[in-house]
Amino acid sequence: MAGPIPLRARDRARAEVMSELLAAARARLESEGSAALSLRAVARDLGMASSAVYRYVPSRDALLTLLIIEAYDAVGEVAEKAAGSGSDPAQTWLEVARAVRRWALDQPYSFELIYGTPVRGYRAPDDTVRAAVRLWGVIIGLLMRAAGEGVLAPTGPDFDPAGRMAPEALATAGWTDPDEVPDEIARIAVRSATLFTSLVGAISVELFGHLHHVAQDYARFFDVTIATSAAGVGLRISLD
Amino acid sequence: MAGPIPLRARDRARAEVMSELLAAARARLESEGSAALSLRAVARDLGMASSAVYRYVPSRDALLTLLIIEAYDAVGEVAEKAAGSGSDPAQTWLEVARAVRRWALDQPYSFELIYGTPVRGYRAPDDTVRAAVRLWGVIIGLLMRAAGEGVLAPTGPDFDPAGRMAPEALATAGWTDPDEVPDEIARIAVRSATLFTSLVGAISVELFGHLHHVAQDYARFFDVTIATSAAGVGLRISLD
DNA sequence: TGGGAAACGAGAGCAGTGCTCTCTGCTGTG
DNA sequence: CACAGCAGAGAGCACTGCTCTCGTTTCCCA
Repeated sequence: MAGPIPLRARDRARAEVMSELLAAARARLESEGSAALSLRAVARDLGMASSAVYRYVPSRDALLTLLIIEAYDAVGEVAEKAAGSGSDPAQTWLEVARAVRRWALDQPYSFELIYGTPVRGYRAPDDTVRAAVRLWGVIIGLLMRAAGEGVLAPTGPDFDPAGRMAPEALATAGWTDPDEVPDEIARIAVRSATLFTSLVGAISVELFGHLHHVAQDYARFFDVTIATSAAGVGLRISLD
Repeated sequence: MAGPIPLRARDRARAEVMSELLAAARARLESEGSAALSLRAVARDLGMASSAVYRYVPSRDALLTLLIIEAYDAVGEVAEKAAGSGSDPAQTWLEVARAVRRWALDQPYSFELIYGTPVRGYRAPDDTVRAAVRLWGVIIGLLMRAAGEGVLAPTGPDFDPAGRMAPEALATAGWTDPDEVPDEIARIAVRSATLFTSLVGAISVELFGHLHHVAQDYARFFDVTIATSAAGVGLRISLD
């Protein structure tokens, strides 16, 4: 295993151009959305020929993929930070949800990029999975902590968890044999998706305009949606 | 008020071309998605010059808008049909959700068109609102019936409904003065959004690939998500 | 029964896109 | 110091949405 190869001048130049490229692309994404993100425009912003960009990025979709990973990481970090401070799992979940919503409102096009319609011809490469998983980690962590503290009281229906979770997901959590996972744990894992869904759903619905003429105070409306779903999962959030 | 003007030959021809145009556009939408829907391609399918299409549709976005209305109406009809047959409101909601999911899986691009990332530069014209409201109508109807039958027992948190709903929405339901709406009704209206969100969210999350490597049996996973959220709203769905 | 206006369709053209290919310099290394 | 490899530029292809112009057809009304 050789140590890190010293960066020669050319490599440093390359890394620098690459980061300028990403910065320019991110700027255009935030201001105009992914559909309007054109490789040629980014090249113009950098003062280089469009063909030169292809030395750094194999295609427009690949550039978008890099931005997708950045966005997953950003939202994951926001969630982790919001989860770190709280004590009561239920109220902490509300804080996490609020933080993610705020992030989404601040950079709507980044949210769209990852949770909206997938980019045509795009197939999530493994790089994105690692980043995408961070938000799930926060949710599962909260639920496990709540279960450990004995404050998890789901009001949703009971169900047989067998065959609902993908084995890979359970393997990630440490259970190699899906049959060995206690039903209680498996049920929590399945229910965690309800939190994830309500979060992504509530933000999408608001951001994509489906609450237009329906809700008035969007922030408080959001809180109700999150808290109502969370009750089914077992987290009792109190509002107001 | 003059009666319907008799359709002259030219009008009939125009209507026919228009419907062929829509059919061709729908076909391309279903097979390749909205991003790849090109007006020129549709024109080629019809054997006409691309410029001629502009006699019928002012722009590509306007053509998409027509397809959006169609999609809203289709999903609304699916929901209404599914709601019509059931008796128990809770189980009926599960059936409605399942029916909408099935519709979305059958025509994913239509679902994306209305509930995914909005088309750039698109601002919902009033025509779409009427169609978009149909699904909301089904949800509110179910909740009102449940409340009337006394089987609505929300486990989600209590909250002050004031200022959360948009006055327009309450006006549509018959209350001209927002202050006159009973709190109980207003709370139901706010909570109805949780059902809407869980439905749209659960389908989006599945369709857009966020359950890849997470869920195994997607249909049963979906049921849990819907039922768990519904418990918070007050509909007790039993699974299995 | 004409004549004129409106509608229709075709074609060329503009500005933009993603992407490829070729050509020219510059860089780093044996 | 020479040579391989790399960065960048530019032209070009096929495609897009959209506009403008030009004949042709259709309809309505005098």
